Amino acid sequence: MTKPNLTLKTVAQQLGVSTATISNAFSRPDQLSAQLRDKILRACAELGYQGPNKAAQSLRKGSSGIVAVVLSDSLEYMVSDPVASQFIRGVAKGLELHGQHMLLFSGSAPSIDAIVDFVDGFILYGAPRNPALIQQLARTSKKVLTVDCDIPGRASVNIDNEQAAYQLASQVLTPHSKPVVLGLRLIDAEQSQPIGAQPLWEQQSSVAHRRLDGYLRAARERGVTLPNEQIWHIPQSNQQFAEQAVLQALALKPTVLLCMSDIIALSAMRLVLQQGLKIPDDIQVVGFDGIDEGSRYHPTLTTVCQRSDEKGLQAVEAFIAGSNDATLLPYQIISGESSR
Amino acid sequence: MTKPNLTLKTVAQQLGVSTATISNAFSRPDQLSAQLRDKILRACAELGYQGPNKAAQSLRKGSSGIVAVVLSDSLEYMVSDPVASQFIRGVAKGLELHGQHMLLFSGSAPSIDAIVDFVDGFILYGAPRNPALIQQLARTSKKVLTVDCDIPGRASVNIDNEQAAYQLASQVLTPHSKPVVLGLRLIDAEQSQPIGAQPLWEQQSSVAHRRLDGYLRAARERGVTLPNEQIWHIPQSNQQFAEQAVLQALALKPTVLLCMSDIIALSAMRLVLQQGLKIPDDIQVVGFDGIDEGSRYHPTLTTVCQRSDEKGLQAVEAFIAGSNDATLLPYQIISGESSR
DNA sequence: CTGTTAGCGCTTTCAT
DNA sequence: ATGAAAGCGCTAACAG
Repeated sequence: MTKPNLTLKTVAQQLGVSTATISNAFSRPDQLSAQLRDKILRACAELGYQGPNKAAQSLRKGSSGIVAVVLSDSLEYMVSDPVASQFIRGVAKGLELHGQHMLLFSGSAPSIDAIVDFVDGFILYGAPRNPALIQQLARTSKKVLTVDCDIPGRASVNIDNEQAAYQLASQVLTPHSKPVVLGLRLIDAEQSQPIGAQPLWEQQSSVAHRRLDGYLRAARERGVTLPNEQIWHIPQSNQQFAEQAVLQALALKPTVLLCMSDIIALSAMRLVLQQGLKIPDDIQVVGFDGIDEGSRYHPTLTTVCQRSDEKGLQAVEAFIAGSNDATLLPYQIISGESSR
Repeated sequence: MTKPNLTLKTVAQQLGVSTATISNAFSRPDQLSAQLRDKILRACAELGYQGPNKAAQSLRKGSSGIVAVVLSDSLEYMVSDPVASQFIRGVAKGLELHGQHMLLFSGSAPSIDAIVDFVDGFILYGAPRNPALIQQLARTSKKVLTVDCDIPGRASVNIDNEQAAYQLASQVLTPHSKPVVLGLRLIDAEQSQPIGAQPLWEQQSSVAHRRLDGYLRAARERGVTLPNEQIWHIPQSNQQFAEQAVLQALALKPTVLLCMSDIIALSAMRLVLQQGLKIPDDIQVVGFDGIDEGSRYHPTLTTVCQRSDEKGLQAVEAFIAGSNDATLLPYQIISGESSR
């Protein structure tokens, strides 16, 4: 059914022109008359020739027009987070604008070797589950840009997570506060739990640790202690794991919940209200990300708002431009009813 | 910093052997002595040569060892669904077993052209958001296998969705039932709403339509009417959209909720109980998928259980084997407390 | 505007 | 066990 071996060469023979002409018809319209081009394209469509083989093209040109987006995990850690899919949409849109294509790559894959020769570069979104990928991305000769994650010497697009977290925490902490941090992927554990004495996971690269730094700085400044027993690790930003953590944390009778995502914050608020506690009088809750649902909830959520789609777009621009520096994006503190 | 132009040829020159020997050292260990191979590999590592360029390798061999998994959408429709990420994990595991690599591709991409020449084939998971991809996959000469979706003439791995839905519905419907279907992506709309007179979206390929067929057959057999006004479209399997639909649907005072995913069913149960209604006495609820949370909820959820990771594994096996037929996987009806 | 030709980096006979 | 050479399908000089 499918015609075998349809190549530039065979097609050129069948049409009685040279291979260069066919190639030009597809890739360099200005090199031949519009009518000839039209004729050739039409003939190719009829023959079932879909255009130059991309692998050969890439080998010859040294670039493929494909950019890999490396996800934290295949999908797992994105679950329930509108933030990730918005970011991806921003990236897709940006790449389309530049005639480039997107390829999703799992952060739990064993190595980038399988695809590195097929892509023009990588956009790393969040700390990949397999830390070895960070090493590989650090030393590849391809372009690399990181978002919500850091690789020394590589370009990045980020908000100032430490500063944003610091500001937010400063706003809600007083010397008499008893804060609890509901953090995202702080240690290597499958269940929600206080980080206790466990070593922080991938301290270098994760955005979660920058946020934690911010909380801690604010706490210090306000004269509030924030020991590891009051810092929870939540493996995924979803309701189930969030509720697990909140339930445990409430036993400590905290007065402030510093949540590293809005999803976590909303789950927390639901549970807190259900327990008959008042927000913000008994407990203040702040989130991170600025998803729509937060502004619709009652009480409205105090949070850091960052435009994820915009971030995706900016990431692409910086990537295409071959930028090598750290782009800092603006963010906005949204003061809602969930804090005083 | 990165050594320029490190190719098989240059490396061969530096080591004073022929290109074939280097190639063999990497790809055909049996063609040379273990010690020479070791020496070469070590030398390459030192030079920083990472192995044969995959694009050139692929061009020459005609296969790349990469299999594309086409997702419904980048991530959006997977949000909040443990089912998808389990499936992907199954696929990743299966491919790893066969020394193959996985590439995620967005179902909302404009075309498969960008990657078709780089991969050995496609595993389509669910109806892609861009229906044009189905046409393209139908006529590509590469291997294609579909899961939870159908392309005539292509291999597939599925459970019998129609039959499963039929059995489940038969179990809960009586002549006096007033059922409501909470369906997934039945029409082309961004909000949860009854499908009314709107044309069904991509009727051919979607697994949601097979399930609907099953519900309808059961209804007919039980002498129950199930008009379009009682059939809801939910754009994504997440809590927010599910609650939207449930809230609207409850106005109809249904006695049975036929939910096309467990996520939807659990959201429905939460809301129903919150309204003071009794499950299953006032309303019976059934789901689809068999996620763990359903069996932990109170009341436990009646649903169709399918092993998504197993499905991923089977999909890979069928794909690798080059199967051309429809593999039907077993499923299990789980009778929980949410139905009588 | 069109044709010829030399590779892009690699694998694979076929000799040696 | 190793080397020489012919392409895989394509693009970019360059010549016409």
